[in-house]
Amino acid sequence: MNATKEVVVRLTKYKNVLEKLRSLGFVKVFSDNLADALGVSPALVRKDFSFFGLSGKKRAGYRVEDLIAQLNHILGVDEIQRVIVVGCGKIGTALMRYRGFAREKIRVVSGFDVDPAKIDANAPVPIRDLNEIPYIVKSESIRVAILTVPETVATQVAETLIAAGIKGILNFAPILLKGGNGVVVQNINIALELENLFCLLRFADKDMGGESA
Amino acid sequence: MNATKEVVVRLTKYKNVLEKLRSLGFVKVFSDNLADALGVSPALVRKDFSFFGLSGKKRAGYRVEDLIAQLNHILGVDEIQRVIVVGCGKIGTALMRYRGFAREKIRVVSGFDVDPAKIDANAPVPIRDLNEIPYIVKSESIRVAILTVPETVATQVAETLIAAGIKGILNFAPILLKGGNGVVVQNINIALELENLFCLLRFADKDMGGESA
DNA sequence: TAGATTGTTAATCGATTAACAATC
DNA sequence: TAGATTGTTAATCGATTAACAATC
Repeated sequence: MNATKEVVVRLTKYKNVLEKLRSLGFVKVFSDNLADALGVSPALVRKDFSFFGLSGKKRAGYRVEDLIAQLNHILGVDEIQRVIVVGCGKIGTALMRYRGFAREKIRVVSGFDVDPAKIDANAPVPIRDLNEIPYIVKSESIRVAILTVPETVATQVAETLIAAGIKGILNFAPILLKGGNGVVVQNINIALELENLFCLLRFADKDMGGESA
Repeated sequence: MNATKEVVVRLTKYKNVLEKLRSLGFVKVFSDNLADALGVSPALVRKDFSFFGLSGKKRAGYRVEDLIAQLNHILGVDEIQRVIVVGCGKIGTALMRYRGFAREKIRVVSGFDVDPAKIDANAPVPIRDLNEIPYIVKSESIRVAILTVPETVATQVAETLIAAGIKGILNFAPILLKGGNGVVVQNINIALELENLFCLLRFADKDMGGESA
């Protein structure tokens, strides 16, 4: 087994569940409990843990506090994660001020846009010209960018980002950017997600003589 | 094989590629071509197509125009898809005016919020009180909602939506909503996606003595 | 001790691919 | 005809689960 996207996603889910357990006063937890919470088998939980060197005690399970600490370390959530937002349209601007980021120790260092009217280097989160990307990425050691530019320029701007040294892109442009060569791309296509939702509903209608879950 | 989420996602990708081919003047296409474009095997393309009753001609491949028309029908993109946005904070507001939706024939019928200051029934996309959800959902026959309320109330509002007759939820609240019982939930957790991106990068750093893709 | 839970090996399952007969 | 491509069946692959020895 290697660190696929799915395993990483599960690790994060374990962590969230564990934090809730901790707030309820739980001290230890069994693979069974976590398996139920995630809807997977206990064997998979143990396998994931053993792969990352998280060990428990036979009969006594895993210590909640230890697991959280170690998961935080593995997931790298100990340090503050710094990102830039490229494209300050509606969604870009919303993300620059998104509260969900603060909670997860994600900090937006700067926004970037082509529109001179939007540029404001003194704002709480400054907005700079696209030209300044290479300089800021280098001087601030930024590794990850959120890409919220229009579709038409997305590919080109992505290339600029990669050339500037960006290693991870969270892409909101409705285009399938490809990673590779040391660059990881995560595509979020909101319209597509909605379409798929409609489509799944349509199939559910057809198939169903009454399913449940 | 049944209509899993993955198959639906592939269908949408086929459609996108086909539209590009059409704009280049292509008339027919082989399973080989589409397979290359999506990074899967030709066999899978043919299997997907045959599952949905899309047939080609041996030796002559598939007709681009026909495939697009049939995919549009299967995916239900023929008609305009109508949704509501529940929670008009930063992200909700951005989505209410998101241009990517218009292109995909998705129309936001109404927003909803608890804050009286935000309510404006005469706006281009009206914003109404949460109380009006059941009425609007019924009178406008809405089946899908975008959920952009704060985490603390997300579960509760989701229940309201389901009680009102909503069958599909695109959830942006950082909580794992569960579907089932005829309701389909698609979770988009932006902070989580970013975290996973950082995490994947970290592993890439460790593993790598120089991979590529 | 008897009972319960971990860590790991072997079995299973589902999705994808290879291969090939049918046929244009 | 010979060659190429579909549609489908059998094989493969990877991820998940079942099962169990080790042991607390």
